[in-house]
Amino acid sequence: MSKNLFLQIEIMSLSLYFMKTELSQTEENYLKAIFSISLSLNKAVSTNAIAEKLKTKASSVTDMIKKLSEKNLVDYKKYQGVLLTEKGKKIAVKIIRKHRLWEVFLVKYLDFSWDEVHEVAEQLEHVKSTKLTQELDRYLEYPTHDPHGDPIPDENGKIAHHSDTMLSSIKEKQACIVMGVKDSSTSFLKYLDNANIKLGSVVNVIEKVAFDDSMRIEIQGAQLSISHQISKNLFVKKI
Amino acid sequence: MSKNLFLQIEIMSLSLYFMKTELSQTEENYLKAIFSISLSLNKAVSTNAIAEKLKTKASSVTDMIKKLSEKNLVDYKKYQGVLLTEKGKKIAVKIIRKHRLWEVFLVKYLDFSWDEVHEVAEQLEHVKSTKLTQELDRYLEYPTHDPHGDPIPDENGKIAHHSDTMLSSIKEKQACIVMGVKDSSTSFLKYLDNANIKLGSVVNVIEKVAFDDSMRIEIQGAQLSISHQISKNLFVKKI
DNA sequence: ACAAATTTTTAGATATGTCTAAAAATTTGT
DNA sequence: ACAAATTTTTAGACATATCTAAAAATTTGT
Ligand SMILES: [Mn+2]
Ligand SMILES: [Mn+2]
Ligand SMILES: [Mn+2]
Ligand SMILES: [Mn+2]
Repeated sequence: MSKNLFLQIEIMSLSLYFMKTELSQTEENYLKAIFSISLSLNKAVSTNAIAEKLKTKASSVTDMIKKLSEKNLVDYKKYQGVLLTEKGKKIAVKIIRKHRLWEVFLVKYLDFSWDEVHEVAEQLEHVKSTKLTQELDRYLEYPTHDPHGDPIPDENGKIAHHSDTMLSSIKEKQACIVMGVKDSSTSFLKYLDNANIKLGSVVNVIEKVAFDDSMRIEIQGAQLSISHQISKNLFVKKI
Repeated sequence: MSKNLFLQIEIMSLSLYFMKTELSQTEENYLKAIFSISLSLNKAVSTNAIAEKLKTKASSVTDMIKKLSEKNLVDYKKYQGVLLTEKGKKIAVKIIRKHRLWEVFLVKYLDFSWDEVHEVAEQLEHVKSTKLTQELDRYLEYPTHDPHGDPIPDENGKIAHHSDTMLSSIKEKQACIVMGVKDSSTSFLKYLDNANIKLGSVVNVIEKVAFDDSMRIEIQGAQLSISHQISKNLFVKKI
């Protein structure tokens, strides 16, 4: 009886030790979603927020959260939302790293434009191979930012701090450089292409209209008027 | 009643027209397996052969075959095995094309060796994006063969005919060039690396031993003896 | 404080893909 | 030709991931 118990414990430890750590694409997407919601939030992530982000139902989220909690990837208390554990955070950052490296690859070498890369990167980010990620990073010459200006975590998971000034907060007569986009929707990116606004563009704020928070800016000699909706989605750095 | 029937038929046609054509990775792997077994066979592919290739059970294969048959990707008659339809064949070839293009990419740009690429290509081949495949092809400068010497189907699904002479069938005193490997297992590829046998290597058959079908060959000035197991897995072209 | 609104969880279904065991059909050997 | 061996299919489970509807818990508003 006692011998049997020891045997059982030994088997449990062994299965823990050899536990398959490979996650499904779905599990990876949940971790990524929780991570990205956490970034703009200093409390536990709600079931509904995850459901909305992943375009699924709250009930499905509850199920998955339980599974991730079992695997020690999230801390979860019923009705209290979730937070990633260190283990969960590490995995989320790895996937984000892969996503952004692939986006750089697609733009740099395969003639994709910045509004075409996301969908494909969503698939590529789940390919499992440490060597692949490392070599891709080397091949791309260790890029620090993706085509949307988002920082690429390094091999150890360290992420450069993202510029957090929005164009909307820049004062009249002040100049700045476009560092990134907050919204990566095709429609926004195509609007920017059209307005000739790119990463690195120098923008001069000519005039701010208090009534609707729109602003008139000057970019490469040309002047144009942009709505608040646009200016609050552009990360910039003051010059 | 009759009006209702018409409505129903209309809905059916519509759902056929808009039917999601995206296949799961599993479905794609079945098509690829059936295709590759068909190549070395001029009759219908057996349930067991597929099961063995995919390391699954015959009963699972029967289930999947029914599903693929529903989708008109295979012709299937109970107990008679399956054959790909034109539609099924096209999809299989597309996946093989992607697999081999990715293998070229990994070797050419990411410092993978020919024994490391297969596992990763098995994942990459399922990424869905026509543009990705086209641009990758262009970027690689339209390669015709993968790192194992296998032909890469072109955009229209056309495949160059594979060299079908094996080194084992070459006569004494005859020289030939290594064109491909029949077996792509790590152990075989590593053996070849060790023996300094690569695609393009010029091989001179010095002597054939009738007893065990081994042969002594000369390659880059060095002589070595290789077993029948080796020589019958090397595609060559007589000089 | 407590009723109403909202969020979250549970219960029960469905769809995909897998498995084992048993039944059915086909092929093989004499 | 027909019994035995082999192959294939069916039946019934199970695991993952999803959904709807209803129940339970929490939060909000007065
Ligand atoms: Mn993206
Ligand atoms: Mn991005
Ligand atoms: Mn391969
Ligand atoms: Mn290959």
